[in-house]
Amino acid sequence: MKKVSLADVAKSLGVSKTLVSLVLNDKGDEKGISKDTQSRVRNKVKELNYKPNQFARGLRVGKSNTIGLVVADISNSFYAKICRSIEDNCTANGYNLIICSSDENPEKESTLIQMLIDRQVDGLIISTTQNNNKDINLLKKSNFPFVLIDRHIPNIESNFVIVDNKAGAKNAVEHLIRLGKKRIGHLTISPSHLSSLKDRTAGYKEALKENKIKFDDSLIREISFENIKEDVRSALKELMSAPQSINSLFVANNNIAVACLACLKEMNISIPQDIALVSFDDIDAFNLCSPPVSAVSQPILKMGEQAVKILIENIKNTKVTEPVKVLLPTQLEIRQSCGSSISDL
Amino acid sequence: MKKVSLADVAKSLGVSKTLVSLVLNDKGDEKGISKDTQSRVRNKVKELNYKPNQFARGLRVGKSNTIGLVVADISNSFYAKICRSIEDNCTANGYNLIICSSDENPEKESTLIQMLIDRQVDGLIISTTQNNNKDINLLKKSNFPFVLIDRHIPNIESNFVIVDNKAGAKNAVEHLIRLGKKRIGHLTISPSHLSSLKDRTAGYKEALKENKIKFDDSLIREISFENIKEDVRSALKELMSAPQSINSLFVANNNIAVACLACLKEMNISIPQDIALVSFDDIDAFNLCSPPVSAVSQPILKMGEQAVKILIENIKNTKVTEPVKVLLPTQLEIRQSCGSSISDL
DNA sequence: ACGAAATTCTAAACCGATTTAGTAAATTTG
DNA sequence: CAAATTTACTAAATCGGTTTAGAATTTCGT
Repeated sequence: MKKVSLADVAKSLGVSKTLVSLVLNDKGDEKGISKDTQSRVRNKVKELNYKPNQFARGLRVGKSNTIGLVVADISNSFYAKICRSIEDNCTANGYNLIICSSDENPEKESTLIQMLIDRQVDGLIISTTQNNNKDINLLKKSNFPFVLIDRHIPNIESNFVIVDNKAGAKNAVEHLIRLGKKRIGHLTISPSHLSSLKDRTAGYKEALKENKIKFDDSLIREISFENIKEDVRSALKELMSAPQSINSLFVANNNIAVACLACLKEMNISIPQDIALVSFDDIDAFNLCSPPVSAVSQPILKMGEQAVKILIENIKNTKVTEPVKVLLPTQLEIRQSCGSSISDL
Repeated sequence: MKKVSLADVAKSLGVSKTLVSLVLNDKGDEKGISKDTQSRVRNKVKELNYKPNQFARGLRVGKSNTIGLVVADISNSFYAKICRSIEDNCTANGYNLIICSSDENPEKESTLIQMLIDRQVDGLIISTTQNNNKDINLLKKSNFPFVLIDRHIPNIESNFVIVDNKAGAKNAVEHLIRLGKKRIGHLTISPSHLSSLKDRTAGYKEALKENKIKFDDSLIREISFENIKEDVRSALKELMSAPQSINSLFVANNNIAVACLACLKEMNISIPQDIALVSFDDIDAFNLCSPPVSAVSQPILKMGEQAVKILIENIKNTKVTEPVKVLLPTQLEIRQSCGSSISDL
């Protein structure tokens, strides 16, 4: 029942370990092992069901063929889909994937990154929640292969794969404006220092500006990640009852949107009659709601694909290269939560 | 810039590798290393930022402190939550987690299991989609630590953590019956050989029987996993237009429910007026729908917790023990998709 | 004060692969 | 036909830990 080792294979063929190892690593031709011997080795390997010990291999070559992924929360629909895409692309390239959730907690993220490195992952894909950039800077300095996804850090040169958050947000807000809305509220979420959120708010402002709608700072509210439901409730209460109450809302992610849907229902405010709603992040649930919620959808499959591709290239190419920066376009999915939209089609 | 090794620590302290290793593995007291030396070692380790090489350690002790998880699809909300719970429990116990999606494809599952074992995981948690039980039997024979989750295999004695699918389904159908429904349709999904699905259908049948409602085989339809939307559409068309059309529906999982919601909307059939709907699996989206969908919710956190606990015990206890079988209760979340429910509260 | 026991530590083997440096035999070359 | 080259293969070092077996020194009991 004991595991078959390279030595077992070699002994049963009457050859050296070296020879077997060379054949299995496809260096047989290069090193002048005869075709005949090569096939004898391969047959015996199959016969004995030999599988190389990854510890021994890793110890010698220093590679684990494993990638680490750090996201905010794998049970969140958006990240679950990202994970799936990354998983598929890893598997296709012979890599394993270890997934960790940081809960948007910078210290936890820091611990996880360190833990993954200690566990000998060959590279990291990170949706970072850092504000001090300490760990990312460290990774960069030590030349450890990594790719940021979903969020990047503007003042650090690094690989990243993100979407054009500003353009996406602008497009969503313009959609509201085209439907005649002028009092447009905006709910974002803390930690709001994240590039993705900043860019979305910037897109909101730019849309207003270009359409000559006076910008009113009091219409922007920041929800805290730890207390979404309560914060949304009070924000909506205020925004809806102000002297000039809002008639439309652009929210920065699916978490906020979900909370809004629940609160608006409680408050008996109907969408889109009383308030139009458009969200960033498109999740399945938006299609099932009544009315279905319009949202900015992200090219999740492509994001995962690009991130893995860039990372693996980085892992294989040890020489330092220019960071690869990918900015993917979003798409506005127009449904019924903003009112009549026929004019948009 | 090179990595610090155990030998480096030992040399800089003028002691042997053995001593450092013993201290770091908390065998210092046991092996009679003086307190003073122990703290000198620990200080130096911190000073040099020494991290043990996991390959070397794994090679010697034969453990990776990594667990493999195989689910149908990590981007499905139910499994994403299960994964998260398992992740948290692994992390808390010093284990890493490699997650893989089988897409309900038995061959892919088989490949993944083999791959994870080749990668030296210490144990497996599997939501199996197998019908021949080949791999599970193999795991059992070779005494490899594993726990089945969500689905078990009735004729194989093994650890498992599942919910009481039959009772949950029965409870859901009885809810419909209590509301006066008698023509109750049931949509299940292929591969329907899975224990979870079989048990749900059994619960449906038992509820009918105990309430003396004639069982009509034509009201049960099997949807195929690869073609959910189309299959649901045609099943609903038939069930709703039959001479004695159905007035309520119990569906076996969230995938089918989501498809039903979409189709019913398309067909302009309203819930609960035209048809009452109750689903197995409770997902966030059910709360956001109009009307919110009643569903059988599973104790996901507890499932993950139990599975990890049992697995780790199995990994640490090499001697063969009796399989641990956990059957957890479900809870019916009553919302508005079955009509007035005040009488139920 | 002498042998036994306890205390504190270490040299070397080992895990199982990859890789370096090289050898023996066969073939080619001048 | 001897020297040079090519072909086909191998012994041993190596990666960085853990573990076994045992050594050197100190303390203890009588």
